[in-house]
Amino acid sequence: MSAWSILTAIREDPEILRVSQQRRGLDIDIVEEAVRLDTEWRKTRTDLAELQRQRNQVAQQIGKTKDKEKKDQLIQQSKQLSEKVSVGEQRLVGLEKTRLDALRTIANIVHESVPEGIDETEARPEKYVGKPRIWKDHLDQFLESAQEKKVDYELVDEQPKSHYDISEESGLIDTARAAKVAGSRFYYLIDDIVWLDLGLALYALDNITKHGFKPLIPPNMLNHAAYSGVTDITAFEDSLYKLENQDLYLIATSEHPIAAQHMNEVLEIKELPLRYAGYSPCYRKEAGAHGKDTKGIFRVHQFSKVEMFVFCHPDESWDWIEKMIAIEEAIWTPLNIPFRIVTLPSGDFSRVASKTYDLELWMPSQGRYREFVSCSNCTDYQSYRLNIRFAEKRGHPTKGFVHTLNSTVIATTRSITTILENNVQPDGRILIPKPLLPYLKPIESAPDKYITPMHMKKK
RNA sequence: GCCGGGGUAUCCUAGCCUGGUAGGGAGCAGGCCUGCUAAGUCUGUGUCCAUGGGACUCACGGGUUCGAAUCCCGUCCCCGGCGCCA
Repeated sequence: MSAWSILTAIREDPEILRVSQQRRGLDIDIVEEAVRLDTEWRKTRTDLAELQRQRNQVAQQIGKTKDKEKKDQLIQQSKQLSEKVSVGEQRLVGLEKTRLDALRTIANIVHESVPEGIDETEARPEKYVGKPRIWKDHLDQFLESAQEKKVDYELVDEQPKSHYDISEESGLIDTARAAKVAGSRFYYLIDDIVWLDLGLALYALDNITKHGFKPLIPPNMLNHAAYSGVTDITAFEDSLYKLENQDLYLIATSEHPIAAQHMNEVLEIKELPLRYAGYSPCYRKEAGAHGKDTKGIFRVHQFSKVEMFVFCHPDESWDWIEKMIAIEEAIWTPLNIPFRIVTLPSGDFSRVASKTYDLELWMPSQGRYREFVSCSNCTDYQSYRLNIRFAEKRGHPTKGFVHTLNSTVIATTRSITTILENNVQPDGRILIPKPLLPYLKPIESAPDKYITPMHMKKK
């Protein structure tokens, strides 16, 4: 009996998978294919075992037989059986691969609480926090996106500046020179912004470790075997940087090395849940995002991020996703930037996840909330692929696959964009969110209350 | 990068030269024994397919062979030494 939910569904109730695939807008026929391949694989497996049994029996007799003639006869028999076995083995290997490919093509089962829909406009708003400043020309689109929810807001007449304009004018972020030496979507962070970047990371790490998450700086590269366990193969071409002539990929998020660290391990029930707070650079090609968020540092090839990750007992993952989004709320609310929490619709989140909440922060210049945090329950999807199981004790029969969850805490550069836009003062200085100040205080050259544009600084 | 040593089940370890059911110990679980505990003793202890059982598993992948933990080739990882290095 397999405890992997997708295999269980294949054998007991494939309809679950058809519905789930349909809700995501993915291929449904693959389910039929997987059922067929699984049945055929099991039959082949059983037939082969019988042949192997016969061969082993004969091979053992050969060892015991002294009589020359009798022995030769047995060897002949064994030869024939061996040939049959090897044919069967080849067939099984082929079948095993196609079966597994089919199974792994099926996306994680969409949770029942996930709303229907294929794009981000169909995300279900769950909660609004803070009072966004809305430019009068953005009001209509804002009210539409709020979907009936009553949200407190402040109407402004003047068009808000984009983070790009603010960073250009302040001289604290240089994307032009970065483009010269590396290309678009790179940046130099300068002076006060460097401290803000580090302050954000420290604030995130400090708070998250208070919730029992163990801080972790992971490898920034993973090999193919580990990477194909944590995510979908198709993500490779689109988003990952690969090192030349080496079996190594730059990580797109610390979620990946954190998840992969327990690959092929059996965890003991008493050590669950395992909670990690990862801090790492993230590298993303952003292929397919041409034309989107091209200016500034909202969408870049490289950024730092603090991430939380949980390995837990399967019975507890649905509690954990609620706890994690609550932690997000507790971390973001004090930063005093308006945000909302949404549940992503069935067709608009990663196939690895069963359900995803996004925390979206207000971007005054765009007149809408944008994704800053993604919080997912991946149930047993990653743990099956990475073979991470749990047992009463190590070495005892396993009871199934653990569940994994992950959530952004703070992605630093993107977070800087919303701080710039929401906190810029009439004189051009940027108010630093209060909770970050203690982390900057010990540093002599760090700003103490406002981030100051270069031209306003005393030399 | 070079030389040497290694990778056996939850852990430790034997077996490898000389191919023929992977042995022992520890831990853990259960049974027996015991007034109780300890000791003793027996059984179990990974994965998969089936429910009479069977197959697979000695880092990974090939090869030789009727038969490979064992012999041959390749790869990865770990340890020690040398070299290089922030």
